[in-house]
Amino acid sequence: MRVARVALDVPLCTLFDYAMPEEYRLAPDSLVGRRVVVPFGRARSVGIVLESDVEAHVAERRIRAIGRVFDDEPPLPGDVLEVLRFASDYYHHPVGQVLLNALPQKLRRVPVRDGSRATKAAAADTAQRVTPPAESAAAAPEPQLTGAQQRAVHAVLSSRDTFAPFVLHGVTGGGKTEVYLQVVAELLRRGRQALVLVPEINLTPQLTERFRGRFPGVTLVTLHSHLAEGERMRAWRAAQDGVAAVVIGTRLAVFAPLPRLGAIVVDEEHDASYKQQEGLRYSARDLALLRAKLRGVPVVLGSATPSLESYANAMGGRYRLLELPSRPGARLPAVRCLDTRGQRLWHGLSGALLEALQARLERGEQSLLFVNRRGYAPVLMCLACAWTSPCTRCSARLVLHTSERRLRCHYCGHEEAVTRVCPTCGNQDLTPAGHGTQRLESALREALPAARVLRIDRDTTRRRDAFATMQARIRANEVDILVGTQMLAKGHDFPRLTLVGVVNADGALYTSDFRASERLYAQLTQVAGRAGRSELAGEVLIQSNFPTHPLYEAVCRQDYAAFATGALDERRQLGFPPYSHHALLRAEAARRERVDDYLARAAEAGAALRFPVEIYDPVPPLVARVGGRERGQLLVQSSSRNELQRFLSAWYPQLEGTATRSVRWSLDVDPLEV
DNA sequence: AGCACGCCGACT
DNA sequence: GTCGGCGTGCTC
Repeated sequence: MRVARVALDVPLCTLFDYAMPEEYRLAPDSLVGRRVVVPFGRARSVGIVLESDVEAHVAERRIRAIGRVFDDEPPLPGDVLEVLRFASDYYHHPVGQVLLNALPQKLRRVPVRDGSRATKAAAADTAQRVTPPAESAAAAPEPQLTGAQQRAVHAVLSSRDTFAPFVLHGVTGGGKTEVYLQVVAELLRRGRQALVLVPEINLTPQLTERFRGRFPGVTLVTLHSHLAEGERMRAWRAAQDGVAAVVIGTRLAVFAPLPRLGAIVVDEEHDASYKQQEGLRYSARDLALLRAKLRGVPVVLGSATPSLESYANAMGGRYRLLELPSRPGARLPAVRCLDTRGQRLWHGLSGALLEALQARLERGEQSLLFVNRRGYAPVLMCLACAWTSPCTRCSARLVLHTSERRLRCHYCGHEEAVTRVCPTCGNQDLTPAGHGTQRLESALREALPAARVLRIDRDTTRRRDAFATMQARIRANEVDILVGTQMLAKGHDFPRLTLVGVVNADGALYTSDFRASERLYAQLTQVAGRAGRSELAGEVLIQSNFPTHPLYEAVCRQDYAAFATGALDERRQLGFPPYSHHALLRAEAARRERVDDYLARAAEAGAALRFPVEIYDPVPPLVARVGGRERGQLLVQSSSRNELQRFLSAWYPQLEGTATRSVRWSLDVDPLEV
């Protein structure tokens, strides 16, 4: 029997066979990529047709008929289907869930009133239009490009309708965005759509403003997970209909249908946010490359600190490297380490850093203090018995938040009131240990009472629009010192900011995570890059007990190439990515033995398959218990991506087979943290 | 994932 | 005597 094979949102690695509607017998291909409603179990579900007019895989008597075909809307285009199928295979995630999760929620559910004709609501969805752009507004002028920028724009644009991957390595403030803008300008002239990916939602408004300012007559939409459902739907449809000429979005936008796609930009391509950390654990950057390849268009990976993966590809000649080595109209900041060995620090601040802050205050310039911890102190400690505010549900410490007088777990959200007395020994002297943003904020208010201090972290920006409001205040010069976490490090442009202080970064120097140094280098470079972006000279002071560490020396010289070359050498010697490939089996359960049992069996079953892959012993992750659930993980490594993939495909059925309902497990291919 | 069926404890 | 706990099994 000839059937259509339909993907459904169920955790099963299979498609489902359905009898095709009579009217599609003559043109079966036009069914592929269409949304359909099908009977499933005792209910009905929305599915996507992936194959049409193929021989059934199950007995004829079990086959039911497709209920409805949504023929009033365009089918998902071939490149999106192919990217999603690839993602399902490569990341070993059920194909139906991969496909359906790429759609706006409204398109995943069976319409309430589902007759044979389109409902009013469905018709309204297709007819809806995004707000038309203001035709009358004047476009912001195109600035004169530097030679390096011109060469970059030219290189990208000259690869007309052929796949061409570029790494745009530009120093912070080096004018990467201007390159994107001028590439997009030409694409628009050619009648094409541009897809611009950004790592996080906070960065969409400012980039969107910049694009809107430059292209006032053009329809631009944003796509990210915090959009209201209706808005997301409208933006998605505008992309699908070709109405939106520019789509700016976070990782999920890589799946947006774009009939006239002309190029893809992945801004801050090194950023970990491009990797989804649950469900389908895809890398939007990697899928962007695949998509560009399928469509035969250029893809630009932009960063001041490219990922070592991308940089290795550039060095190996697989990607083309474009450099923006200097800041147009400004100088790079001077970066220096402050030796804190043997120094008395005041709430974590050295005298030299306080003096530098004072000097900026007197000159009416802004400073940024970077602390990668929110809260007051990462732990409340009893000096008499070494009690350290443990979380009852996680293997982690409760963080002291003084402004709310609470102890809070940053892993599970558990909160309790601050105790005055040690719960184990009754000692009344509990001391905050370590430094968070709150502590630095209050220390600064005390040390520099004239300074207007603004703290920016996840706690102060929880409210909608809070971050945008704060940015406006900074631009309006209503703030002297910013205290914040990495939220402040990325992409922001504050012209009066001339000093960046880094309070405590040493922790990342000596961890077991082989990617820690890459992350630290990127983070310090990004945050340092906030200083001196206009004509005012910038200075960056990094407090450290290891001021001569090679990583800090590379950061101070702002020599990415030297850092990356050294780091890649090390990776090659150790046989780590990008010179090998990883997959991580994660498991969690309420009881420790369940996790350990499962992983031990999985390792055994894997070894019995006798593939050329290395299976490490199961280990607990850094935080082994979260929210009362025990976690464990098992690393698999291979020098061959293909062999690793073949192994995972063979292993998967056994992972399913050995799991009981009490163990939750998932595979993470190309994990960022191992 | 849902949603069934199916076999053992405290309750109107 | 039931209502209901969540352990397996199935969905084209």
